[in-house]
Amino acid sequence: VAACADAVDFIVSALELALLGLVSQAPRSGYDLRRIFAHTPFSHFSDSPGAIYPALRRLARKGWLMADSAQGGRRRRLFRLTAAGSRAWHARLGREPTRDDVIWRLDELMIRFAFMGEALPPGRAVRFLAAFERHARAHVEELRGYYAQHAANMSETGRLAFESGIESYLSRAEWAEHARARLEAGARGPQRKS
Amino acid sequence: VAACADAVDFIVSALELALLGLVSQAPRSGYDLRRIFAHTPFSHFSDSPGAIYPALRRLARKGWLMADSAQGGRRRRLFRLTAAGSRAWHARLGREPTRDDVIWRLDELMIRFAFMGEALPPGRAVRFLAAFERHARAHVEELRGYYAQHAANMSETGRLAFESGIESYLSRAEWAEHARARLEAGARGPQRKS
DNA sequence: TCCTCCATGTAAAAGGTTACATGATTTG
DNA sequence: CAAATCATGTAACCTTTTACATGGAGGA
Repeated sequence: VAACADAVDFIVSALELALLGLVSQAPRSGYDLRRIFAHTPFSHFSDSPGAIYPALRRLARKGWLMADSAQGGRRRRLFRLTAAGSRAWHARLGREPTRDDVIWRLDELMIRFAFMGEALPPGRAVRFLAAFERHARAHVEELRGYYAQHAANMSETGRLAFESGIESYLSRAEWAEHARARLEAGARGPQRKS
Repeated sequence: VAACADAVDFIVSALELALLGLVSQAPRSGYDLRRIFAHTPFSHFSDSPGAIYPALRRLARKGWLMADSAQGGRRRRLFRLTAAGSRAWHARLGREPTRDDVIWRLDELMIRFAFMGEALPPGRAVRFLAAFERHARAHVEELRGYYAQHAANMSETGRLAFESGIESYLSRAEWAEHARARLEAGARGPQRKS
């Protein structure tokens, strides 16, 4: 029953996932998190308080985050992971990407991967990239098949837009291949030194 | 005042934009549109009726779409563009991509571009791509600058994830460059034949 | 007749955006 | 003291998701 509850609770948005990851690095306040989203060129999340504070409350209600109300100085609620939150976070990080993840939830995958190095043994990131690359290349082939059949009915800009989609998956696949090579080299290389 | 109302009404979601584009090609029913989203490997829209039918109603309420209730056979409501809808659609297609479009609304840009060839003179697509490439390359430089300053504080997978983001913008920029060349060659080439 | 697909929708809930509200604390 | 910034939130609105409801047409 507990395992089942865990599984159901797995459904979290990409924003919640990013919040979990950032809080897992260090205790942070809602304002800290807003600033990170606002001043970091990445993670296409908005710094809107109307998204972040409710998301933090949801995660707290789930029992994954707890808020330390800091006493000294300014009023500040520092969030940190609970044991259950840490478990859920690691379990989510550890899942291998599925085909649907690669096609529809790329943001989430990249968040998971970005935090993976800090939280999981290096072999997991390698496995992650292998699955990622496999699904991405498979999707490229699907898209090419569709294109071969339908390109004739498309306008020139339609074809170009479609090609751009294909190339973007291809570029991700190639990134995954090269990233995996780098991780594997990093794991072996430094130890062999001297 | 009328111009102002037009400008305000410009705010449409990517889904609504895709619907406008598809309806501009040919009169289509809600079911047709759902099927296109369901059976096309592209355009990351869901075929959920709860999204499409309300969106069509919104566009109809705005006066951009009208529904012909087809008489013969099955009950079918075929939507087509009104004159105002066609004007709004062309105006939206014609806008040059901004920096924020490239960073945060890439889906929308690709939809606009895909339909651009059917609706606008070829020069517009070339201008679109030039602006797109310029903003994408500028963003790549911004990201590289950030990376140079912050890579030291990132984990290895964090760095790799960041690089993947940079490469994805770079790949889009290169696509735009090559697509523009192809459009320009296509515009000149065939006419010079013989 | 029954079942399956065609075709259109609604209802409830969740998530995000925008804009506004509220104080406390530095800084000039 | 005034202004800016820190920090937390709420309210209204919109869109999307999920699931359900409805009914006609055509074939077995």
